[in-house]
Amino acid sequence: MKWTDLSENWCPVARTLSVVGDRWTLLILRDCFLGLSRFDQFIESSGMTRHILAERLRRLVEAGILERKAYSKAPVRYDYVLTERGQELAPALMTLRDWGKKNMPVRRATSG
Amino acid sequence: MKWTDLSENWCPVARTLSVVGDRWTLLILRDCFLGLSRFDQFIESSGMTRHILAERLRRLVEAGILERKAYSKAPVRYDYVLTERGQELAPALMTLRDWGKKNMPVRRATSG
DNA sequence: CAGGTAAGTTTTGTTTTGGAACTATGGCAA
DNA sequence: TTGCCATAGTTCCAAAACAAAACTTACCTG
Repeated sequence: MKWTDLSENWCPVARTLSVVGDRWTLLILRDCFLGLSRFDQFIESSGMTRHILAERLRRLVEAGILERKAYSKAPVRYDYVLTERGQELAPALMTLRDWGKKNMPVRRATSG
Repeated sequence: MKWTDLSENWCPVARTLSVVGDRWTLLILRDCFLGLSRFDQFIESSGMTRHILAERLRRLVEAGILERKAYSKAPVRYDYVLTERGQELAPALMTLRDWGKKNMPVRRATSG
């Protein structure tokens, strides 16, 4: 079974994951909530490849979670901004953040 | 960059995703919250392959999110149950569920 | 014309995944 | 004591996804 098939699943968690349930998509959205909006900003911030980023942005725009807006023509350049539907993912990002803060502390070189 | 490298990321969202940020893991956890606990139950419920399920369960146990408990020896059989750390993912699952309910309604064959 | 920027696309080789078959251990029952 | 069933995986192979790096397009600057 392909994960995109989950979009019609009976379970709303599964349907949500059919859009954002991969390795990088939620990281892009995190960046959006942090105020980033451009291709190269996402690249620098997240560490994913251009290839994958382009694909994920396309999916997110298709899903109505991001909107692609030209902020300059000649040369044409784009911003990716959260739609209202995208904004509504904020609580999900926050619960994931809280869990990570509590349960995935950053190991640091402690003592010798 | 590999996604498992995210476990040491400065961002707690990224660290969380290094454990649960793939196509299937959160679906396994959903099943756990629904009361399922056995290999073949997960298979039937989620539609993922045995191959992937085995791999994900291993990761989840390693991450301390699930615990593998023998419920029978001779023949030895296992239950996978949420640890406390795993239980704490409930709010995340709920926010994803809520978003899906609102923003990913199931299309049904409407009208003729 | 050379170099720089932004937003991608293409190419190539490696990993992960999907799907199906196979293995291991033991119960049960004919 | 052989055959069938159940649970919990593992193995194999082909297909898809991914990583890394180079290339492309469109324009601007010097």
